[in-house]
Formats: sequence, C-alpha cells, structure tokens
Amino acid sequence: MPELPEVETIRRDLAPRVAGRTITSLTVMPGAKRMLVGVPTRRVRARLVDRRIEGIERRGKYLLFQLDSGSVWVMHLRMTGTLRHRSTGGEPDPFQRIVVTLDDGSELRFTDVRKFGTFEVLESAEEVTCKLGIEPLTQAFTEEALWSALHGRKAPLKSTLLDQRRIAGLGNIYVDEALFLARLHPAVPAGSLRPAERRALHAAIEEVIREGIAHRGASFRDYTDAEGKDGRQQFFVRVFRRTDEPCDVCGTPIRRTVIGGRASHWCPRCQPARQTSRRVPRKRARRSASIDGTDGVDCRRKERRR
DNA sequence: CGTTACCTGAAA
DNA sequence: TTTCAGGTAACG
Repeated sequence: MPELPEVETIRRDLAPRVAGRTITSLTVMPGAKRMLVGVPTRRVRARLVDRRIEGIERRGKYLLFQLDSGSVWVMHLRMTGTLRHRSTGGEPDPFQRIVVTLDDGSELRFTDVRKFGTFEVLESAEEVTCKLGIEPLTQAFTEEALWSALHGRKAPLKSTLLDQRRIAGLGNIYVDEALFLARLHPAVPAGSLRPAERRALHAAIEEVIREGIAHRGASFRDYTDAEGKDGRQQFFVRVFRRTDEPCDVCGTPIRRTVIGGRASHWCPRCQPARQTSRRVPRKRARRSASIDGTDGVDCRRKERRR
C-alpha cells in the first residue's frame, strides 16, 4: 500500500515526535515473528531497548530510524502496513503486530493485516538501501539519471518503473498516474523512449510524487498516517482504479489491463500504444549494450557475519 | 524475463 | 465462493 508519498508523510509526522526519545520496550505479537525476517525477538529487543532515536530518514519505501548505537531500525510497510503513534496506551489497534514503547509512554504500533511488512535492526542502512535505484525528489534525480535507469531495457515501461533497483519509491498508483501525465502507454519498452518522452516522464514522476505528498498520501484501503487519518490523494487520481470512467482529458473510458502481473490503468486515447509493426523489416537489430556501470553503490558484500 | 508465494479481509 | 489488493523475494 504505502509508496513513497505515504511513507514520507509518516516520516514527516513522526520525526518531531520521536526524535530524542528512548525506546523502553518491544512487543511482538505471536504470529508476527516472521516480520522480524528470521531474527529472534530477543535479539531485536536487545538492539532496540534503551537506544535513543536520533532521527528518521526514508529511502524509497523504507523508513530508517537512526539509533544512538549507530544501528538503524528499518521498516518496510509492504502492502497493508501502517505505523501508528499513540500518545497514550488504551485499546490495541486492529491488526497491531509489533509495538515499540517510548520513554514518554507513547507507542509506535506497526499494524499490518497481511503481515508482509518487515521490521529489523541493522548495523547499517546500506544493507537495504544499496539495492535501491535513484531517489526521486533528490538532486540526483535528473532526466539523464532516469534515462540511465531505463535505456537498454526491453521490459514494459510500467514494470521497469516498479523495479526498485532502478528507481526507488514508485508503486502501482504513482506509476500509473505518472504514465498518464507523461502520455505514455504502460507497455512500451522502457528503453524505447525518445528524448521528449523522457523529459515528460521525468517531469511527471516529480509531479505525482509531490502531489501525493501534498495530499498526505492515497488511502484507497488500509493506508492511514501516523495518527490514523486518511490521506486525500485517492480523490485526485486520474486513472488509478478508475476503470471504465471517462478520462478527465478526453472522455475516453479508462482501460485496465495486466502488465507484468500488475493491474494497470490508462487512457487509450491519451496514452496510445506504439505502432506495432512498421512494415519496414529491419535488417538486424542492433544490440544496445547495457553500458553504464551506474549501479552506484557496492552491494556485493551483503552482511558481514561476525 | 514472467509467474508464484507470502497472508488476510473486503468486495464482487 | 471466488477474485483482488498499494510489494517484493524467490522461483523456472
């Protein structure tokens, strides 16, 4: 559920409220152990309790709590996760799976119907962030950087934009929205974009992410902010889950098709498919070597066991 | 590369 | 009862 704008909304809300607080306890509900990705509860607790939270960062869809020990408490909300901050105790939230208590008595509650979310404490955030591609809304996210993530790819544009190793933070909602704004069909090969299309896509991604944050995220179903309040972006989507509704621009009914295993929503008129065959047989396809070693960070050494 | 699995509840 | 879901790791 939560994509970059939703995770960023939570981060911004939470940061001033938990920075400087010390963690006093960790509770993992039975049946939610798996969310600790194989690390025993007592070990996670030992890394967390009595640590002070210095700040919260975000990379892609990951929330990163910096601890005074130098370690990082890392969470990923996956499909149905939410992080609630409760100043007081009181009733448990529905589907509350992991609870972290702070020294002011408040609680951070990781709520997650499907239990796909992850919760871990790592020595370095790199273990997780080194796998991620360009970060939108940073200086590094240029039109050229975007193109370097796409060029040479034959896979559908939609799938490539969902690939967190290429570009971090986009999910199904914001990819569909960005493709609509850029007037690009989701199935076109990612590497086939012409310069004007790359420019349009770059601008569209920035716009939908900014808009999503401005509206405090999209609450189609489970997502709420740290106070349990819905975002408003679901009222502003142009195509996502608007199958058969008329396109705001041209009135043509929005179509839904599955691309790369994900539901995709698009306007057949505003986002025309590429001309399939040009009737001009090409002699031989040139092999565009996937040059550029811009994989950036070194991910080779995963985790040093000690 | 495109499927399948991981879970659970809501909607069709 | 069946299908679908905002994500991603693990398959073949």
